[in-house]
Formats: sequence, C-alpha cells, structure tokens
Amino acid sequence: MKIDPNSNADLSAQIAKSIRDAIISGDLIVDQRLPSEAELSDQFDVSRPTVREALKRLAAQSLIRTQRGATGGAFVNKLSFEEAYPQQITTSTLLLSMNAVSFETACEARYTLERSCALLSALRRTADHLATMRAEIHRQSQPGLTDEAFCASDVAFHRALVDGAGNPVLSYQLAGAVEAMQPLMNMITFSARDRAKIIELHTALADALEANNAIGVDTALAGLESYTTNLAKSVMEKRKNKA
Amino acid sequence: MKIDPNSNADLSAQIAKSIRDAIISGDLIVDQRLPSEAELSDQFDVSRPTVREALKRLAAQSLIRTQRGATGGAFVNKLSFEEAYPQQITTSTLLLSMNAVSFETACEARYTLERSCALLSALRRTADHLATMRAEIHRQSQPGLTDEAFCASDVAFHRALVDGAGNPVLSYQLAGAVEAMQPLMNMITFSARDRAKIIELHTALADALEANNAIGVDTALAGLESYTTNLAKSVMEKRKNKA
DNA sequence: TGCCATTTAAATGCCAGACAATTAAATAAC
DNA sequence: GTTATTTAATTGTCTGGCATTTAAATGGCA
Repeated sequence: MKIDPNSNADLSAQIAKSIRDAIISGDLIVDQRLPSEAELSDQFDVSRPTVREALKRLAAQSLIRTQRGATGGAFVNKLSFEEAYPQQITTSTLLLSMNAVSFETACEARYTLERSCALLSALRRTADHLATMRAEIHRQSQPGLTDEAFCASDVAFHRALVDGAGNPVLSYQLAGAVEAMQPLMNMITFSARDRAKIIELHTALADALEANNAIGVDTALAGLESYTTNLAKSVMEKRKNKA
Repeated sequence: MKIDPNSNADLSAQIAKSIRDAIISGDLIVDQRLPSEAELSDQFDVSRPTVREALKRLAAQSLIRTQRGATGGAFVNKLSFEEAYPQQITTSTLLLSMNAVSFETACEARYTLERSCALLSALRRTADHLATMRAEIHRQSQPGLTDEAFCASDVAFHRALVDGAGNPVLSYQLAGAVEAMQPLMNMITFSARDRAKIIELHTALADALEANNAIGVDTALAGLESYTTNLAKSVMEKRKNKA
C-alpha cells in the first residue's frame, strides 16, 4: 500500500479511502483485524497520529471498531441496520435544514415513500405492529401531551406502519424520510385542535391495516398528506399576514 | 464546553458528539468558523491531536470542511445532496453485503420504492429525462457491451426515471436503493440473451413515461421486478444443482 | 496435576512540543 | 498606486513518550 504525498488530499483521508475501498471490495472482511497502528504507519510510511486520524474517520462511519488491550486493535465492523439508522436520520435532517427544501417537497417525498409500503404492510403486518399503532393512538389522545411528545408518538406510529411491511431494507430507507420530518412537523402541530383530525386519520389507518385493506391504507395516507400540506399552507399564510 | 473523562467513550468521540450536536441544534450554523484547533484544545482541556481526531470524525461525515492558512480553520459545511449521495450508496451497499439480505428482500424494497415514483415521474418528467433514458436504452443494445457497463447503464436509466419525479428528497432516498443493487444485479446479468428482455421492458417504461401514462410505468416496473426475481431464482437453482 | 495470583507484553488512548506548508493580510519598496 | 516582501495565523505532520487496558504467559501453591 502506498500513498501519493503530492495529492492535495490529506494523508489521513487517502489512507482512510484506501482502507474503506478494501472493505467495500471485500479484501477486508467482517471482524477481520486490521494491522496495528504501528504496522499501518510503517506500511503507509506515515506517523502514528496520521494513521489514527484515518482510523477515526472510518470509525465515524461505523466501518471499524477498536478494542484496547493485548489482543486489541481495529476490526472491520459488521454494519447493522440499527447502527445505520441514526446516521441516516442525522443526514436527512441536516439535508432538509441546510438546503431550504420546501415543506411541500419534503412532505411529498415522505408520503410518496410511505404510501409505497401500504400494500406490503396491509398484507404482512403482525398483531404486534397493530398493537403498537393502537397504543400510540391512545397516547396521542391524552390531553396533557406536549407537542414534542405528540410528534414522537406520531413518528413511532408511522414507523410501526412501515415496519409492518416486514422488509428491513425498506424500513431503513424510510427511517430517514419519516424521522427527519419531525422537526418540520413540529412547526404545524401547534395546537391541540389539530390533533383530533390526525388521530382520526391514524385510526382509519390502523383499521384498514387490521382489515388487510391496502386501498384503505393508501387512502388514509393520502388524506393525511393533503391535510398536512393544507395545514402548513394556512400556517404560512397566517405568518405572512402577520408580517 | 466540558467533557467527562470518566465516560467509557473516547475523548475524541465525545468532542465530536458535542460539536455535532451543536450543528444539528443550530448553535453552529452553515459556514460558521469553529475555534482553531489550539482554542478547542484549551476549551475542552485536551491535547491538539485529540481535537484533530474529533474534527476528522466530523469531516468524515461531511459536517465540517477545513482550510489551511491564515484565515483558515474548520467551517460548518453545507451538506448537499451531491455530497450525501455517495455516503448513502456506500452505506446501503455494505448493509446489503454484510447482513445476508436475500436477493428477494432487496429486490422487493428497490422496486417498491421505485414504483412509488411512477406517478410523479409520469406527470413531471422532462424531455431531458426521456432523452437520457432513450440514450441508455440505445447503449444497452450495443452488442459488445461488458456486463459492468450494462449494469452501469441500467443504473443511469433508473436514476433518470427517479429524477423525473422532480423531487430531490425522493431522488436522494432512492439513490441508495437503486445503486446499491448494482453488485447484486451483476450476478444475474451474466449472458447477453437476458438483455433483450430487459431492454424491451425499459422501452415500455420510456414509452409510458413519454405518454404520461403512470399506470403503464407501474406495470412495466412490476414486470421488471417479477422478471428479475424469477431470473434470480433460476440462477440460484442452477447453482444448487451444480453443487 | 490443577487452580489462582502475578507478571508481562501488546495494543490503543492521550499528551507535549516541534517543524513544515499554506494562506491572507500587513508592510515595505518602487 | 501598484507590486513585492514579510509576517502571523492556522492546519498538516512528525517524534517520542507515558498511561491504560487487556489477554496471555508465568509462577506459586495445594
């Protein structure tokens, strides 16, 4: 392994890329131990701190994990869906907040993706998924609930719907779309008055899923989307008039 | 800012988390300059190498960028969809290869997500999107094309379809699903004989999009999915019989 | 022999201090 | 007033070292 010292990229970035490529290509397999930091600094002909910076880059992407002690070292990490979830959500949230994505665009993407799960979830949802959804609906109808708690419950409800499709890849891809919307949703769930309508639609969703009625699920989701976008529109207009 | 030296997490991980949280919460805004490495090591009461490891972690997630020189430093990076794409694809690819996801599950997720774009893309696709798709179909029918080039063209074709929906959030979410499938698809596009059928379905897709026929798009995608899964099934059986 | 305590060695985690390279701004020269 | 030079700030990298953690090797003892 060798590194181009004339490249304009950092040495640590080049080394990280080299190791990352080896993991992606399968040259390094899950749980395989990387050479020690001292050995790596020999191989790449750089100092140990530089190697360490490279390893930290990989650790930040959950590509490796490190263990201290005699038999320690850096090991190729088996990337799990559970680990990838938060990363995905963070990235989605920042993409939305930093790129001036309109509420409409985000909402459209979110419901388009979620509606794609309707058919599978209506077929496959278990009693567990239904129970979670009913429990969240119940929580949502409690009067003293804060807006934050309501939104969290809303997210949990929709995740149960998505998980009902029984496809972990789908659940992973949807996690970002559903959870990253939460801060945006916070803007519009400002009064208890709106909650009744949302709970009504959630109940319709749960009922349709219980009856394995895919079309009913799709209809209810469409209703939720149009209700949400209309609400957002009216909130925006009110703010405009105030200013 | 202070760090708990008794935590079992690395100091650099704690510092990275502290800064990351500040970015997510909006305490640090896009293009804002972080304190210099020397100042950070004072504030967090750690050495400069430790601060640097933390910054490299953040750089690996594209949360910051660094500049050398007099007015240099670390700046909060405006995360763009273009930057997030490769990260998303890498993660999706590794999730599939490391978690023994069945071809069927991955395929189902991929086509479920892509079919969700059918309606929007049939409405909004521009002439540009259509032209890209036609061009890729033409490329795919060239006889000397390698399997790798055929797969790459296949990916480009489907990305044009997804982009036709005109929703960047949707395009981003789909990128992982579509592109991470490529290595899996490689397994089954082993002979030129299969290509004719795929090209036929691609042509049907392009025709339906040209006619703004959402149902036609959905049907063609469903056809592609069932053809792909059946092909995969027969490949698996052949291998089984051989062994 | 078998078990337990101790030592040892290997590895990561962290630090101090230094120098090189880069870059923009301040300064000087013309 | 423009250009060349110097200066200062900052990141990039290296050397060398010590602390901490952990498993294995060693030794003592029954």
